Amino acid sequence: MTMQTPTRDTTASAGSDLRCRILAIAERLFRDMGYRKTTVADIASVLRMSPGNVYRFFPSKKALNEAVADRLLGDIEAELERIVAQADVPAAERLRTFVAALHRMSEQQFTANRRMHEMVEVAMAESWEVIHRHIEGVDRLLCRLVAEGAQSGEFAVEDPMVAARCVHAAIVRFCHPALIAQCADEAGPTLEQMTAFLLAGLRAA
Amino acid sequence: MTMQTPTRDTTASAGSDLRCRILAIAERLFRDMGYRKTTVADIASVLRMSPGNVYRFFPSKKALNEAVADRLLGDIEAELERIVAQADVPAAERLRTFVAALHRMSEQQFTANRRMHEMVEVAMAESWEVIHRHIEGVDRLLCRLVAEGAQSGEFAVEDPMVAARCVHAAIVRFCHPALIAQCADEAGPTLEQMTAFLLAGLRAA
DNA sequence: AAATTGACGATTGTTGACAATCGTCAATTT
DNA sequence: AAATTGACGATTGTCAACAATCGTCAATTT
Repeated sequence: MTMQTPTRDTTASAGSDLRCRILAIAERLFRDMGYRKTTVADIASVLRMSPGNVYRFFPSKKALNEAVADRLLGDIEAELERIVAQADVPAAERLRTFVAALHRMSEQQFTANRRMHEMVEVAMAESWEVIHRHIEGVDRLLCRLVAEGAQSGEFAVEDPMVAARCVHAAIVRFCHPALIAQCADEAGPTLEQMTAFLLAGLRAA
Repeated sequence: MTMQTPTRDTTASAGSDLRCRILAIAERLFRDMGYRKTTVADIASVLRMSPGNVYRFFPSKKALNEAVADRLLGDIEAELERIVAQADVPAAERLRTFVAALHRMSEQQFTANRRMHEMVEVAMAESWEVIHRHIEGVDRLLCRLVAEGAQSGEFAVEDPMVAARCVHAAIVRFCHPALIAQCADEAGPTLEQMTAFLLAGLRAA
């Protein structure tokens, strides 16, 4: 998500700073009292400003939700990118770490708090664009990882992007909020078994 | 689901027959007017009987839903079993057919009609046991298929059940009602690409 | 006696009036 | 003039009285 300053400021970061502070408060309140229960009046009052003034920075409450979700998902992608960037580590091990991290963060962020789950639910229902970008972001990172593994001879894949999308689709059970909750006490492969299985596929394609 | 005759009948199939007729009507009405909109009184009136009499055969409306869902899922499993049973066909090709059939039937039955989707939704919310049995059933069939492939030398897997569960988890995107709907217009691997990827994994594990 | 009924209490969905929230904007402050 | 305000219409959520449905059971029919 591009950080768009609505108006030009005398101070370089004044508007942007306020925007960030609104975002931070929104995130905290969404966490603590849930998305629906927090009103933009609540957010404004914490910052000692009028409710209407929030709308100078965010065109709607939905936009606030999207910005918060974007930050959370961005954090995940940032950590995943850090993993992919370790060029000295074998691709297979990076993939293991990647998948484990994606699972861990998805679980903690989406399933742990019921409040958080509500936020994600709303975002998936009425702001799929944010989710879509995140999916594509993870796809891109996975593609890089697979392509590097292919170049180093670790993996044998024809189309890295297709392979990446296969891997991503295969582990959806460990990333998707609804599935994490639903399959919690369901007989299924462990993440380790699944990763090993996928690595075998990557090595042999 | 075991077909339990509530009382002993003079005629061998009288009670069982009525049970089946109730079930058939219930399925039709659930299809046509949705699960919530059809009352047990509706079902009873089609059969010219009192609403209370339905409860001699099904302890609750929920039980009706479970029985209907069980039949639908049972039909799917029956077709899948037919595919697995073709011992003369190579396991790889059987797996391709298996996955394609599972996808096609899931899509048609769950996503096509909105009425049907409601029924499945209710079942997943308050009768997970039915879903759980179906998942395990598919797992068992997949396990047989993988094991046979392993015995014939087509596949190289350590634990057929683990491999089967991995395959099943990997294609959840193509079977799960919510995901079929959600990922409809999402960039993802095609079923064929996914199947090819999984087959590579099975051959090389 | 077994099967069936239909009325009934308990629970669950629906309606409609009311309250809260969203998002706008002319007026005010800095 | 730019930033901020707070009141306001329009939309959305809440709650309570009401209606419908679920599931039971004593009475009735076969």
